[in-house]
Amino acid sequence: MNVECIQKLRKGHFKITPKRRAILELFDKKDKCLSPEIIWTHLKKTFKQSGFPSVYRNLEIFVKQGILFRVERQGRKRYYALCHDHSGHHHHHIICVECGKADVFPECSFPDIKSVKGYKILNHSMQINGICKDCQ
Amino acid sequence: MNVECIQKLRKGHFKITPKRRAILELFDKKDKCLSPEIIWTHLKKTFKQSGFPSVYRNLEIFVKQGILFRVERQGRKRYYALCHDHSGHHHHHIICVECGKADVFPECSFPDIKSVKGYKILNHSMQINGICKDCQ
DNA sequence: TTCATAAATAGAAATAATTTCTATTTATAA
DNA sequence: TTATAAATAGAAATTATTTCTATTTATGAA
Repeated sequence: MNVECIQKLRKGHFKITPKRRAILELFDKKDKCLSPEIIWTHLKKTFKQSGFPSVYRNLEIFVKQGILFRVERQGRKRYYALCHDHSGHHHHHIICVECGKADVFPECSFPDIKSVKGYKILNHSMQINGICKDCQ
Repeated sequence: MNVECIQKLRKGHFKITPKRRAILELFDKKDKCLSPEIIWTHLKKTFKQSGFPSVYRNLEIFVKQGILFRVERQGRKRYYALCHDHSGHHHHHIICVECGKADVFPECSFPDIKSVKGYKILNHSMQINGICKDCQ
């Protein structure tokens, strides 16, 4: 688990536990988005004892702290991927639809307006889908 | 059910059934995004007999035909809303986080590039969240 | 209008993802 | 070293969604 992740967790007064380390190290190693089930299966190898609820809760904590983000994919399962931005600036991500690899999309061209059609604009979410170098 | 919806269904050789009419009329009447459960509850009033699977399947057919689109909201439930664009042009939507009302967002500023960071860009999805006139 | 046919449907049951709950354990700050 | 809040396991509950099969129905052709 790298320094940035530790800082992001400490900022929210979250503890650095062995399982949290293991989850983030798995993301580092795999370098792609992962489902709760895949993570849990992996944790079982190292920890024999490990529960689903911890995985789910930790994933959401990681999102809250800006360590992971949620990826939309086909099917019912959730996916999460590492966010490689540590600047804290607004940004989006591009995802490989084949392998699930994710990277920061380097710009956001959303117009600088506060309202449209009577709506007050609060925020926007975006996902760019593509095919990564290795999968092309 | 308006002419555009009928055309969009006919284009895919889908039948115009009473329940499909009822679902789309509900969307017209409510003017906001709806969950499968809400739709099913409403259908039960008029049809006594009506099953969940039909609702789910029809919602996906409507999306496929460009009549509805999926809305991302908090929680586990799916939501769908009417797409008011009949031009067939690329566009996005703005959603009221309070009441679920949805409108076409009039422009897309996504850059005209084919690739980024080694990814071949396939498509992008976007949702703008806001607060509509009535909810402000 | 009638009929043949593919499409649509209900209803029950299965599936499977996610969440809740409680007792126990553990990381961390004092 | 210790007190404490946070994290966890494991089982059970919840609930959204899908599958399956027999029946019904919209629609195009005769």
